[in-house]
Amino acid sequence: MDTQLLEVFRVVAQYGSVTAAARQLRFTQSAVSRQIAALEADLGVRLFDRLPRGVALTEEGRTLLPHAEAMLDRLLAARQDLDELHGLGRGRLRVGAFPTAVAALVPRALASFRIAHPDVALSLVEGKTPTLLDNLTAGDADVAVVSASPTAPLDSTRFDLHHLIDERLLVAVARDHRLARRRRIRFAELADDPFIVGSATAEETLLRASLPEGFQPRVDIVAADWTGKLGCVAAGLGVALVPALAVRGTPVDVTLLRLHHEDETVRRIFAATVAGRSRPPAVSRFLTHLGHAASGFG
Amino acid sequence: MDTQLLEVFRVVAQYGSVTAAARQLRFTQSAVSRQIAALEADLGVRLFDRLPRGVALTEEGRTLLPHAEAMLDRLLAARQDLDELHGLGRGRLRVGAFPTAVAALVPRALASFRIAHPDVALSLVEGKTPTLLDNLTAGDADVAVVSASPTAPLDSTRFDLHHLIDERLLVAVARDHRLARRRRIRFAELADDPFIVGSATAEETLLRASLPEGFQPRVDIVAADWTGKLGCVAAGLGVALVPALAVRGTPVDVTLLRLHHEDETVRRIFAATVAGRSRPPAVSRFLTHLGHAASGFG
DNA sequence: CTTCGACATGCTATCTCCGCATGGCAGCGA
DNA sequence: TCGCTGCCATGCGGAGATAGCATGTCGAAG
Repeated sequence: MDTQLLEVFRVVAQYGSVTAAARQLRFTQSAVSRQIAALEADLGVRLFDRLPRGVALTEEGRTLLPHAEAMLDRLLAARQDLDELHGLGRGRLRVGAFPTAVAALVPRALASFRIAHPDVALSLVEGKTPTLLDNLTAGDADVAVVSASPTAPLDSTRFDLHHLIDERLLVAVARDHRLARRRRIRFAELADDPFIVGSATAEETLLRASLPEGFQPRVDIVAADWTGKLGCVAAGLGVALVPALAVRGTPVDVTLLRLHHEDETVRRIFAATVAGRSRPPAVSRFLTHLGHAASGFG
Repeated sequence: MDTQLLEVFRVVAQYGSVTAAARQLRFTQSAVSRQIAALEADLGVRLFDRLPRGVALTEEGRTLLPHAEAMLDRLLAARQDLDELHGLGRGRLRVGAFPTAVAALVPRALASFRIAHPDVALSLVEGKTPTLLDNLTAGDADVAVVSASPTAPLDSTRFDLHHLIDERLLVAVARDHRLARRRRIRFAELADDPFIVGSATAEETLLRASLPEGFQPRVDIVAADWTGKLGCVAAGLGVALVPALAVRGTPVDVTLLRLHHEDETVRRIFAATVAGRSRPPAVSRFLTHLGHAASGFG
């Protein structure tokens, strides 16, 4: 039996609702529904009564709950004991990351890391890639999530680079935009569309660097953050470039298009550590969490 | 994390050997090796030192072991608590089965049932299908594993039938037999081969009934049980019909051949209970164990 | 009576995991 | 010293499991 079933069971019991538990667990409702069904089938008992508004523990469910909690607690205790052996008990982990990664990728990795290693002190600093690398060298950060562009490759002699994911740049257009049904588009087709750009941040500069040589988008509107940009796009005010990683849930009134292969630029995203420097256990472990989080964006 | 990983870990730790644990768990060595690797990867520690002769727990492994045992014990306790609620605590289960099923299928199901419900008193009776069904009706058995042949269909109005598996009849030939490399053969091709048959049991009669109309095998040798039959086959004394279910581990010097589609007869194997009679929890649960055991013979 | 909220389920793509076969490594005996 | 053996690791292919999406069903509220 997978302990994940027990975790799901515990959360559903806590909320009294499959849907609420699914939100909490970052699953779909159907997945949680199936997991409960699988657990019931495995144990051969009905754990919840299905009510019009949610679910309620049966007698069997109430019997199982303390056992499930005991097993999950024991699993956590086991992980912590092993962490102690490896110096993960009271360590610290200082992460640096560029803005797009802070939107979803890094928080997700930090969240799962925090569950696995609750006693490690965490800190997160947002910054541009060069700054992050300087911090790394200076010993002010343990690991940095950075992006490499063809124009600014990373110095692999000074840093150990762990490739996490290749991030595409997407074009956000309104749902009823003339190109919204296309699978891939070219920059040239957008020559007449107003581009909505973010504030004059380093991140935004990077985006503009992704445009092809000689392409001059008409820039009309300046929005502060991704949400605002997408809002403007949805309202039909123009189109915008967004990194795929910045998009967690797509607003229903915006369509994200991939660029034609020739125009498509992928940023390679790495986790960097200082080469040759001994790596604390917490850092090594966080790298695996980053890897898992990144795979969720495939 | 799957609790199976913990179970595997526990057994490997107990035996100090991946291979021995695999035998005990009825897995292949490679499966156990992978499970240990998966557990180590999940926890991020090395649990065993690999020695020339087996494996030995590391400090981390010794740390994990009590946690693993506690979790597994708690899981067992949870199942037992739920069983109590359902009257599975101190029940009894009387199983009847025809001889081939007693060779492997039913014992396997009983074994897993016994682990899940250790306090249920078990009994097993071997017999022919008609006798088993009579016992069932008379209330002398709770469930019967029976086979249906086209000539003797089961009475589905008096019994609830749960289809378990379709069993093929295989032809055992010596490894160097002229037909040993063929995928499928016909009865007619065996006209000149001595057939080794079992004693004059009902089971054996069933086998002969599987031969096509008018086919008269040359019968030379009579062996007492499956093992003896296969031994004779291995020695090149002749060929033999064996039900697929009777074969657990094939002797290396015997090749089992499937019959050509036209000659192939499949016995449908069912678990039968008396229709309309209220079914004790232990019986319902045993049916699922039978189902799982049967799926292992796919 | 319609609508809405909540859980269940058919379908499909993907992933995982097992068994098989093979490879590598360490000891042992000739 | 060289094969031989026992043991664990791993590439590969197929079968089973699982998540997401979309849809169905049921009961309550308006």
